Amino acid sequence: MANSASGESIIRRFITIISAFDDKHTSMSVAELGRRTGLPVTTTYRLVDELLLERLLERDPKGNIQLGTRMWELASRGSKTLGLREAALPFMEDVQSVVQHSTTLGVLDSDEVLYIERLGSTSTIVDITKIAGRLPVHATSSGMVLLAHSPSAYQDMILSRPLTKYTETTLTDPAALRRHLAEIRQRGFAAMPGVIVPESSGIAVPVYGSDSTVVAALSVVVPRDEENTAARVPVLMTAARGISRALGWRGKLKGTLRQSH
Amino acid sequence: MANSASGESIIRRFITIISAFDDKHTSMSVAELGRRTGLPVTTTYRLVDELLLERLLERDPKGNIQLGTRMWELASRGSKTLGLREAALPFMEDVQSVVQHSTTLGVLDSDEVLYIERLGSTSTIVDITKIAGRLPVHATSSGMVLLAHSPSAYQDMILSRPLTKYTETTLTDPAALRRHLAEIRQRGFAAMPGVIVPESSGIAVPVYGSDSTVVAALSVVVPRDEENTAARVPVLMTAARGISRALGWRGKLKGTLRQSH
DNA sequence: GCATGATTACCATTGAGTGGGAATCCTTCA
DNA sequence: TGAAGGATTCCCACTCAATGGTAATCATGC
Repeated sequence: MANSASGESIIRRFITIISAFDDKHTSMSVAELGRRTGLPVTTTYRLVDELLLERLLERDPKGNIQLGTRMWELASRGSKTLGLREAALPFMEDVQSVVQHSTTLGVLDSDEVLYIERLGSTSTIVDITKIAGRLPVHATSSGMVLLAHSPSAYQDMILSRPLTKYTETTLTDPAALRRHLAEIRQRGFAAMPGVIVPESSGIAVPVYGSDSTVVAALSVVVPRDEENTAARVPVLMTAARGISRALGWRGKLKGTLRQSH
Repeated sequence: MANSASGESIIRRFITIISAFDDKHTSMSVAELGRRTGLPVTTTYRLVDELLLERLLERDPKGNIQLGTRMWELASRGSKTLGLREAALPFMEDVQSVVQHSTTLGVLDSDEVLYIERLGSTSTIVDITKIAGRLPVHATSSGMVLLAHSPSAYQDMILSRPLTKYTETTLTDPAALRRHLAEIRQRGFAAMPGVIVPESSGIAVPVYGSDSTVVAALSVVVPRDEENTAARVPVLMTAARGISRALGWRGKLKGTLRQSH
């Protein structure tokens, strides 16, 4: 699949190119793109030209290139992420109006949590989640909820690799993490104080899809010193049930009722 | 740029493939994808294989393929759409809480309006806008607001092509549309009753970017028989100013004050 | 068991893709 | 004004990735 000296296919290089753009680098010159991607200059120009033609890339007023609106459109239009987000948003607004700090919706992708929606200003609280941003599974409440409801093979995969200790309270010992996962399954939520930044606590609950598997985690981030974090749980639970139902989930009543207090 | 008999490049075919997915077709078999795209069978399988490998496509539990979460992530992460959406969402919620029907944010892309955000349930009102969906410029309030603030070359391009008459009230005469555009510029908003579906009215106002150009249109769709649609305008204006300011716009006060009633 | 359709395997053919090098075109700064 | 540094475009000979037909194999349902 590669005509190139480096052995990369066009698709591979296409991904390299769009990966060079993120929230801190939304536009750049072609030459800079070439440097960032490590692609040969000529090749970069040729590829960018074609992508501009197809409108997957665009030029901004200054002549720099950026991701095209068409790219966003095509990727969003048919994606299940959009459906999930749309189902969740109204309920997330409810949560946000009560909790006031920051509300996020995350899914598992590859070996990390990918946040697909986030409400709440960045200023009110220390919360490093971003839409379309990633965080490690073991150090986030969302991640742990999702992991708790994943196949054991996946759990093994995550827990067997070296885990970063972000703060004093980050658990990195596989055995301790497994105990925590069991606890999360039993209680129906994850509460993790200061595991990624010391100032904040995350609380997360699972969201179910129509096939009754866990498809996402709904979470809030609150200041760590807040008195009664557990008081947030019912709010989250209620919202998560609403989202699940909107996704076509037809509740397993007992389990959920047991969990709700 | 093409090795193929049809003269299409890989990038072109890649676009053909992801374009085959939309909100009504989120997953399908490879063979069906081949049929939908018109690509040779073998080629479809080969291409899909590579895209699965790169995780731009994914298999669902049934073995069908769908757009990968990675695709959404890469396209969202670096896109200006995300920034616009994030700036707008809080203000859109305000509008939605007052107007109660449906609130949308649209941009001009190619020769249509592309909606990048939408609040409000689909059930309360007849409103065919969808997130990542498109509608024609001349038949939407958002489109007309955006067109009113576009370069005249662009206006000419739009107005010189055949325009679909959706309902009795859809304007399709270029001269009449130009008069309407002038009116929109002067008043600062567009109000269009039943131009695309007879039951609904759209009202839209411009959103400014940091360079004081119009970057988006904020709009609400309300039942057409609602008494005083003009009463919605100040709400929209206020929200649009808020969004503009969040985008770094440093108001041209007179213009906007004049427009506000 | 037997269609019908989806998926995988095989393989000869060829032009799209490649990338080094050099020529322009901008900026910027002295 | 002029020179230096960088971005962009032009040129071109080489080659293997991509192609797509045919056929075998693998589901699935009736």
